[in-house]
Amino acid sequence: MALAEHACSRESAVAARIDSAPCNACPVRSMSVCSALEVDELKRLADILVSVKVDAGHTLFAEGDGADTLFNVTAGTMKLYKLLPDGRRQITGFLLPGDFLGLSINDTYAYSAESVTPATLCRFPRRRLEGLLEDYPKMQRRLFAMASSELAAAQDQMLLLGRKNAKERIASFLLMLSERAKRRGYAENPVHVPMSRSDIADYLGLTTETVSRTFTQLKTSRVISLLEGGKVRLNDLEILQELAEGA
Amino acid sequence: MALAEHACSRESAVAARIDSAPCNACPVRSMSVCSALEVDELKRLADILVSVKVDAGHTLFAEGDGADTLFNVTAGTMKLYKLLPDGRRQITGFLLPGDFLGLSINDTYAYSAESVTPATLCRFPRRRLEGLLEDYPKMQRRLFAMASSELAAAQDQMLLLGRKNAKERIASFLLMLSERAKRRGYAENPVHVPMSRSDIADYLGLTTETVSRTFTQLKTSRVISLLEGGKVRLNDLEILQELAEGA
DNA sequence: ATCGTGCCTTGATCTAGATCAAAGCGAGAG
DNA sequence: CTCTCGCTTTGATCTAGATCAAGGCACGAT
Repeated sequence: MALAEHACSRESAVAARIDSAPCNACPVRSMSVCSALEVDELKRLADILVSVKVDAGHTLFAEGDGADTLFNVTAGTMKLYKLLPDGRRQITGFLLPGDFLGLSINDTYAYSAESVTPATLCRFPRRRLEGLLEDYPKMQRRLFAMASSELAAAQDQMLLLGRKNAKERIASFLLMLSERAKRRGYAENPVHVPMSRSDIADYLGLTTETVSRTFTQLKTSRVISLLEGGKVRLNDLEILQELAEGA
Repeated sequence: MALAEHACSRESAVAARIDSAPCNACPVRSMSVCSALEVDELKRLADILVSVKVDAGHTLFAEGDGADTLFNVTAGTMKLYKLLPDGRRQITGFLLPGDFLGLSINDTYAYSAESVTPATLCRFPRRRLEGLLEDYPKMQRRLFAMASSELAAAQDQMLLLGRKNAKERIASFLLMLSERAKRRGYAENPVHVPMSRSDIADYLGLTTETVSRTFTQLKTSRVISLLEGGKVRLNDLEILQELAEGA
C-alpha cells in the first residue's frame, strides 16, 4: 500500500513507501549497489528506502544543502551541476538508471541535482545506509567500484574539457551516451538524447549555438542523423570514433 | 637491510624492502589509507609493500599498462595525465604525499603517472592489497572516502575547465595548491609550486604562454609574488578567492 | 669562464568558438 | 485552429586565448 507524501524541501515530489518485495523486482537491481546483495539482504535495504517520483525539471537538491539523503536512479535521466556566482554552469554528469547520487565528503552536497526527464529514484537516509555498509562489506566494495568508475569517467571528461575541440567533444559525447545505454540494455544506436542543447553545452563547456552548429555539421557530413523524439542515429561508428579522438 | 633492485618496466628506479617497523615511522601515515589501521595491523601492510625512490621526470607507468601494482606517495610530487593520439595532453591531477594512485576499473591503468620532483612511493601488489581490504573493512572505507574526495575534486576541475577563464583558472590553481599543502602540514603561504609552466598549462587546459602571461598579470597587480625556488606568495587571499570564482 | 639546452617571458598575429541578433519550429493552452 | 513561449537553428561579428616568433635567463657540462 503506497502512501503519497511531500518528499523534498524543494517543490513537490511524490514519495511512496514500497509495499513488499520491492527490490527484487527492481529493473536496475543488477546495475547498481543492490547487485551486491542477496535476496534476503535486500529486505534490509528495502526497509530503509522510499521510492520517489519526480517530473522533468525538478530540483532534487542544491549544492550546499545538507546531505542527509542519498539516491539511486531507477528510471529517467538526472543531471548534476555546479554554478559560479555569476550563473555560469557546469554539468558534471548525466545519470541513468542504476546510477547513484548524493555522496559527499563533508555533510553538504557538492553539486545540485535536477531531473532531465520524469524520473523515479530510491531515497535512502544517509546514516542508515552507512549502517548497512558496515554490515555488508561487499556492498561497500560495490559502492567503491562505482565511485572508481565515476572517477575514471571524470578523468575522461577532463581530457575532453581541457583539450578537445567542439567536434571532438560532440562526437565523444554521443559515443559515451551510446556506450552507456548499451551497458544498461537500452538501444545504443539510434541513441536517446533526452537533454536540451543548452544542457549539452553546459556539459561540454560550449554554448548552445556551437552545439547546434556542430550537430548540423555532423548531420550534413552524414556521420549522424537527427531523428524524432531526441533520437540520434550514429551512421558511422568508426568515423565518429576517429573524430572523438582527433586522430 | 635494504636491497636495491630494478623496480619498474620503465627506466630505472630504486626499490628497497623496508627493514623493520616501517609504516610506524612513515611521515604520511596519518594522511593516507594507512591511517585506518592500528599499529599491529600495519605490519601486514608493511609485509606486502616495497618502498620505491624515483628521480624527477620518471614514468612510473603509462596509460594502458597492466595495472597490477598500486602506489602511495610518501614524498615528492607526481602528475597523472592522459594523451590524445596527436600528443595533446591533459594532466588530470598532481599528487602529494599521502595520495594514492593506480586504481583502475578494468585491469589496465587509465592514465600515465610521472614524477614532477624526485619522489618516494610505497608499492603494493594489487591482489595482495585487495586481500587486505577484505580483511580490514575500515581500510576499504578509508579508501572509499579518499576516492570520494578525489571525485569531488574532479568535479571542481570540470567546472574550472569548462567554464572559467585563464585568470580564474590560475587563481583557483594557486588556492588549491595552498589549501592542499596546508592540510598536509606544509607551508601554505609562500606555496611551493614545483611543476613547470607547461605542466600547469596541461592541467588547466591552457598554453604555457597564457599561463606565463597570467602569472605576470597577477604579479603586476600585486596579488601574488613570484619567489625563488618555485615558491609563490599569495599576497591577498581574499582577492584571489574572488578572482577564482569570477565574482 | 663559456657554451648549450631547456625553461620562461614577451610580442605580434590569427582563429575557434563566444556573443549578439533574428528567424524557424513545435507542443501545449485556450 | 491559432497563439504563445521556449527551444533550436542560422547568420554576422567580436575576442580570449592559441599560435607563431624572438629573446632572456639559469644551470649543468665541457
